[in-house]
Amino acid sequence: MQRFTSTAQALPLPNSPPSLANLLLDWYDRSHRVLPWRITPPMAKAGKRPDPYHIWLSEVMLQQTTVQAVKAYFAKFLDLWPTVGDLAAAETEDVMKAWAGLGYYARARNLKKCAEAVASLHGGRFPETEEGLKALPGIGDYTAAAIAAIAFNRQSAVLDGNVERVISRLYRVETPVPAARPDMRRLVAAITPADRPGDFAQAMMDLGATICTPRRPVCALCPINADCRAFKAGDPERFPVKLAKKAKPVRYGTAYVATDAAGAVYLCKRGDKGLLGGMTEVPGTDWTADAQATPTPPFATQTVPVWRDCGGIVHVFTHFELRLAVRHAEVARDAITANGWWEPRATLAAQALPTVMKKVIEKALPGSFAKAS
DNA sequence: GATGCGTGGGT
DNA sequence: TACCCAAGCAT
Repeated sequence: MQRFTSTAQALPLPNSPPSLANLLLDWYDRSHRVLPWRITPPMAKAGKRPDPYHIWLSEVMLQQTTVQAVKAYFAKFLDLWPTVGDLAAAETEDVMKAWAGLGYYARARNLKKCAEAVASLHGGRFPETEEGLKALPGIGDYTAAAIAAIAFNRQSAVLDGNVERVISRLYRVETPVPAARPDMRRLVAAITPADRPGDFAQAMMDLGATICTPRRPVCALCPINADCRAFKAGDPERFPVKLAKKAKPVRYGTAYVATDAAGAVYLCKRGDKGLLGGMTEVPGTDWTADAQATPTPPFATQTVPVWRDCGGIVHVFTHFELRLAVRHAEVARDAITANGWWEPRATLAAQALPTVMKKVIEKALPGSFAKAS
């Protein structure tokens, strides 16, 4: 079972070359990325640890999300809720509003639940072990290991998409992901040092993000290229091996943007589960595979509005493409019978509207979300 | 183990 | 353009 580990775990001998971990840590000291939730390597080496709340918040935001997208949200959340206790005491609706646009909204719901658990069950302090962390909502294998390593300097095996790429190339792992993950986790564990495990984890991720990239990796600048089997074989881009993906189906629907005489927009709240759970939307039909279905508004009106055809929007979700026809009408304020509310135009942008719904409203009412230039 | 779950940027 | 990809988790 441990057949991959023999080369990586050779004990340092008096004249042996620097270990893979040391090469990587030296590179990290020189070339680490500067990120808002991090402390610098010299501070870390001096024993200072980053704020576990900051590490947890950033790690959850970074799940399947780019650093670039996360930075502004991270700053906004710290501004609104400086401590985990503040977040625990917040209104869930306000958390959803602050998260709107970042995607994967179950993360926001679990973020709030996790903050509540930390505040009530753990006295406002995060557990320091992988096991304790993983028991919390929204924290899985990766995030538990990352927080344990980075915030608490535990020697945990941190395996994310970046590390998978580095490891799969280092050892030329032919098994496709995700089936190869248990093996890769053992490989990471075998090269994770007892000294500076948090910096080692961040170094592996920085290497994957800046050198060992998915396409056109910059192997010439890699501090561990001498140990890399894929580099020596000349085929790093072949790894990690992945299975073919399924085709993305298309779904169709119609969205109704109703405004009152003052320009307020009629909004509804989606249920807490499933797609866009807990987020706000305009009323609309179901989203189905039938492009020709005759649309019917999902609400009753006292008089039949004349819906103006505003054209359509396309939005691509993870597992399907959505094509929505957008319609607009002015409707008497008390004429709609549905479970929603009238939101003034001035406060639309602050609602918990996912990007697809901002596109819909922007299509019907151009300028609703115009950004200050 | 497979599936559901957002969004924006890059090529 | 039509893909691919990004610090995964829950069920």
